[in-house]
Amino acid sequence: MAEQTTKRRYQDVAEMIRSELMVGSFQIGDRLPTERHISEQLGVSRSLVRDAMIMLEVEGIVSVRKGSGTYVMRLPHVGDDSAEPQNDIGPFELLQARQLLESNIAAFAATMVTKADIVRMREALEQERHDMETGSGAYVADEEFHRSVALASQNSVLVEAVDHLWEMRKRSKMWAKLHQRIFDSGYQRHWLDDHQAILAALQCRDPMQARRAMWQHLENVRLKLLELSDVDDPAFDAYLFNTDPLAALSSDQTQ
Amino acid sequence: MAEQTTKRRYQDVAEMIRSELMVGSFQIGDRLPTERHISEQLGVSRSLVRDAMIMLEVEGIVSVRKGSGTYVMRLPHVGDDSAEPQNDIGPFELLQARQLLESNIAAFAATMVTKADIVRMREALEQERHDMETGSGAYVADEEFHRSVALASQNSVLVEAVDHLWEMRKRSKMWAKLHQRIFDSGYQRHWLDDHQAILAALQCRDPMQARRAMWQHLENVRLKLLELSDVDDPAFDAYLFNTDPLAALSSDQTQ
DNA sequence: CCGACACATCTGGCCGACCAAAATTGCCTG
DNA sequence: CAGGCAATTTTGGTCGGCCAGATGTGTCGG
Repeated sequence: MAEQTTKRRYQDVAEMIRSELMVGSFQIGDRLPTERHISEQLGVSRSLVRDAMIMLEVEGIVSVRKGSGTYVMRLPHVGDDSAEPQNDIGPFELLQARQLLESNIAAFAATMVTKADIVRMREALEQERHDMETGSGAYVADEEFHRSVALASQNSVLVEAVDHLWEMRKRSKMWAKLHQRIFDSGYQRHWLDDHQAILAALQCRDPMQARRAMWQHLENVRLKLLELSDVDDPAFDAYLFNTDPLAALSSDQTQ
Repeated sequence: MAEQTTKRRYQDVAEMIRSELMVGSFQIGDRLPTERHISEQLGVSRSLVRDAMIMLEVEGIVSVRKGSGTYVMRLPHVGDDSAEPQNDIGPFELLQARQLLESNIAAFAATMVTKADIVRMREALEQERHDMETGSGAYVADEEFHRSVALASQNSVLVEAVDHLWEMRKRSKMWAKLHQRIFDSGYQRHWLDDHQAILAALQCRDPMQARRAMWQHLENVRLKLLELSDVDDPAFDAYLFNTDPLAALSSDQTQ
């Protein structure tokens, strides 16, 4: 544990309530016991129970209604507990998922893309070039480009999925570390060509070429990350993922 | 609004803090003002500020440390407020995304699946059968099965992606409406065979068969939904999606 | 007998005071 | 003068009490 985030008691209370929900004592829509009742049953003050309820409400598990009670909105899954175990997702695990998902989204987008989408992607790419030349962090434009690819699918769920992937990337401490090295090495420049290839494939409305281009781009990212993470930090070992099966899968598809 | 969830003041406070972060006054890692300071600046009690901090902490935006202060973990992005703006995603748009993503996740999972995963899927399927016979809502077990397929990929990001898709599904009012009809018609029984086929493909470690089985399953769901939504409600028209391009894409892959 | 209104009670919302951990300060010691 | 230890201050954590909205209930008028 690097960051000594002191245990918060309300999280324990929330965990107890969650496990009570997982055991199946309550159904969706049920009203669970009052905060006072739970507090005296657990032997803690009501404030803690209230804080736990706020946590569960933000997680979408319960809905609190003043004067009425607290109601179950959805049942928690396993591993839904403790808000940040998935906080530090390994960069290679993340890239593996992105390769699988984004390459197929790109392929699908190639069949749905419109002129406006092409324009949007071109603008994002232009912005990337500009950021690269002026030396400002090309971080934002990179995200914008990948997002514009998803937008070309004309499916908001896919866009949200890509947003979600990007959100996880931002949460990953290890990714931030590796990405900083790539930025220092100035290697990002090479990704512009990758993005250009993806754009070209989409412009030709060629699904297989689009899938291949996106896959290759993320493969390049992976290889570069691998190259930059081998030497000094043994902690990276925990994040190494074998993507060979994915590669085999991808080649299956691209035929 | 059907559910009158009374406004909660701490959400307003959280929103103010979020907007203050979005304006760029703070960087990641900065310590923001003490709860007492914020409370008197906004003219509210410290408890409200504290509750807002709990909310922001669950969202991963800040981290609070007893005796030290509250620190910025990540910057909120637009649309991060008001937990459900895109509340009503069309069922067919959602299914389209699921077909694309879940079929490929299944294919990848087929290359990574372990004995324990097979057991987990088998249990979920058994639970589905049991729920079907006893007449209780087979809702939960259905989700559990799809989730167990993602788990077989050994990639937590993919699991989280599938969770996210199901989360959206639950938020969709239109989906709930259609799903109720399917439940009434007793058609869910046929999905058991689909799930069985998916499980079989994974057991054989056959990626293409797995992709095809998952794709066909969701195609069956789509067709049934289409059949049940044609007549009486013109509002459904807005949710009709042409998945032909997706079908073409899928057949490309399955070769 | 039925509906509507008022009140009693139950429920979560909010508050200010006090508690404990962390950080800071400053004194003491070598 | 430098280092370490202890008192003090700062900061979030916890608590019990009171407030306000929602619900259920009993009574009164039709």
